[in-house]
Parts: sequence; C-alpha cells; structure tokens
Amino acid sequence: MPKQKIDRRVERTRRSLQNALSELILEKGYEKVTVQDVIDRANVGRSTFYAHFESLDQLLLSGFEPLRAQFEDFLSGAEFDHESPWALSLTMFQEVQKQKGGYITLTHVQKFLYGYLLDHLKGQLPKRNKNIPPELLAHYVASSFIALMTWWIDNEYPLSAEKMNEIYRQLVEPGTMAIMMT
Amino acid sequence: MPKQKIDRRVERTRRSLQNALSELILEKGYEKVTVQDVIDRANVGRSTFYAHFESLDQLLLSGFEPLRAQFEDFLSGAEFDHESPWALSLTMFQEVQKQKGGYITLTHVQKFLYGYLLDHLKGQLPKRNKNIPPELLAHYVASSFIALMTWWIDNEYPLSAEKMNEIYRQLVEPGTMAIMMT
DNA sequence: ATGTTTCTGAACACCGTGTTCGGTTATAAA
DNA sequence: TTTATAACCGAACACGGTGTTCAGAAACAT
Repeated sequence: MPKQKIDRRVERTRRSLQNALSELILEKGYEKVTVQDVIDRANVGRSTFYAHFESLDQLLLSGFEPLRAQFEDFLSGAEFDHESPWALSLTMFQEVQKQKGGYITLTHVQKFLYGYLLDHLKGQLPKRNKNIPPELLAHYVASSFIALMTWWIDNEYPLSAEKMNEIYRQLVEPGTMAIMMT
Repeated sequence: MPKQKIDRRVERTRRSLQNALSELILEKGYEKVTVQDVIDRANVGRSTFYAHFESLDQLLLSGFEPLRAQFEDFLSGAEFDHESPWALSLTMFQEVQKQKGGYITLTHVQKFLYGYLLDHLKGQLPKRNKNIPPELLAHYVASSFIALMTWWIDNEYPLSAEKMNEIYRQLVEPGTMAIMMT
C-alpha cells in the first residue's frame, strides 16, 4: 500500500508548530515554553494543536523523529566490537552539532543509547563477571557520553566534534575495558 | 550576640512542612508534589507556608542545609591529592544511603562537587595541557559520580557503598589520570 | 495581664492545561 | 466546477496549581 497522500493543511500545521517550538526554545529554553506560546507563534488554533499532538513533549519529539530513525538505522547496521561504539559516538557528536537542537532531547538519546549498550554488553560480558552489573556499566557509558555532550552544548561547541570524541574515548575507554576484562 | 530564641510556633511549622514534604516525596516523587499537598499534610495554612518559604524548592533545600554544611566542612578539611577524591566519594556513597533523600538533591550535590573539583584541578593540571579543559574534566568526574549514584538509588541500593565506590574508581580513575598526565 | 508575633483560611487574581462544539474554510476527488 | 469531507478555528469551559492579601484568632514572651 503506497502511503496516503497527506493533506497539505496537516503538513503546514505540523511544520508551523515545529518551527514555532524550535524558535521559542532558542529564545527562552524548552522549560519555559508553553502551548500558548507555540500556537500563538505558529498561528494555529488551540484545538488544532491538540488534534495533532498530545503535548509539547510529543511535538518536540516529532521534530527529531527523522534523526531518531537515522540513529536507529545506524545502530542496527553497525557491528558491535571494540571499535564501533567509539565510531558511533563521533557520529553523534557531529550530528548533534548540526541539529542545534540543544540538550532537550538528550534524555531520549540517553535512553536509546542505554538500551543499545545493554543489549550488546550482555553478550560480551563474561557471564561469571562479578565485578559490575551490565546495567550499571551501560548506564555509566551512556551517562558519560551525555555529560560530555551537555558540557559541549552549554559552552556552545568550543571544541571540534572530533576532539570531543577523542576526549570521550580517552576518559571512558580505559576504565570500561579494564572492568570488563577482570 | 547569642542567637535569638526561636518562637516555638516557627519551629513547629518548619518541621511539619519538612516532614510532610519528605513523606510525600517518598510516596510520589518530588516532581509530583504540590504546595497544596504539603500544607494539607502538614496541617499548615497556605499563607503560612509562603511566610516561611518562597517555594517548594526552598523548602526542599532547607531540609538538606545541615547535610550541605557538613559536606562543605568535609571538603574544606580534606587535602586534595591523588587519593582523597576517592576517599571522598566513598563517604558520599555512605552518606547518601543513610539519608534516604533520594536523588532530588543530586543536582545540588553535583554543582557543589563540580566547583570543588574545578578549584583543585586547576592547580594540578599542567598549565600547558592542551588535552582537556579543566572545566570539562571536572564536569565529567562529577557527572559520572552522579550517574552511578542515580543508578544506585533508582535500584534501591543493590550493592554496598564500598562496592559502588570501588566500581566508580575503577571506571573513572584510569581515564582521568591518563588524560591529566599526557 | 498585655503587647507582640505567628498562624489561619477564605477570597482573589493569575496562568497554564486539555476538551468540546458549532461554524468556517481548504482540499481532493468526481 | 461542483461537492463531500477533512481540517481548522476560537471561544467557552472545567480544572488545578501558584502566590498574595487581610482581618481575626491563637500562641507566645515578658
């Protein structure tokens, strides 16, 4: 079944809302943006907003849906070995810089990353490993990544994505590898 | 000047509010607690609440003021060398477990820790170090700590404070040392 | 006993959310 | 071009939370 043609109006409405939100976030930060702000800026009726999205959160996520899909593709395609997670992190530093989305979505990225890491770590960790629960390790690796990313965004990208990735790797890899091998 | 005797009523009111908040946090999490909830539980008039605290946040912080002071004492007394940060982290794991405060205050702890680390790192990092900004390093070390703490609390203390501290050290120390020496 | 401080609680103004519904307009398809 | 329909509008509403005000009651220190 070829996908239904989408009514121009819904297309227009959705875009307007996404753009409005995006602008407002840059102006005053996601936390302070209200539905009212968005629909005023987008010139969209209140009821219309709720016809399309359950909440601001949903609207926000909808904007990153393409990125998320791409991210998922990348993950499912990649082989997990000793190298790939670091290659992945580089890609993500680069992507996030492009997006200018800010750190609002980092929470979601973190969940995603955590799930991915956990899946693969469970296979890799020696079963009898008494050192560290895989959940904790995954949590740590994902959190560290988000931490660096947060700093990077807050400080408005003072270093290159490549440099950030290098630092991330230098900081996190040694301890991670060591604790996995023990 | 010997400190003014505090009116019993004030004491009573403050305590009631703190206890009520503390109970409610355990029941449904800080985010979902409202001022109304607190004053109902504490049996305190609405206006009274605002006579004492500007907001829920303030009330929350007031409860942790003693702990914060103690923390500050500990920090100012400690010598910063290659060992002490890890000794410190153990103390903190232990303290947090005692408090049962949950992770609501972790944000504040993080800021505090960050400031402390940054102060001392600036003295220690080779000045010509081109590898990593001290701010980023401090941010990473503090964030990692908070990350482990968060996991620990969320999972209701599945490991001992000592074990957690050991893991923290194993994960974070190697990378940190390496990047500082380079 | 008295003057002061604190507490009370109802009333109020304000703001944000999310829903409903009758009327209007844009769109796609015939 | 006509027409049925899907989308949009926006005002009104119910709800719940915040923070302020004020007059009167109660607890307190002396």
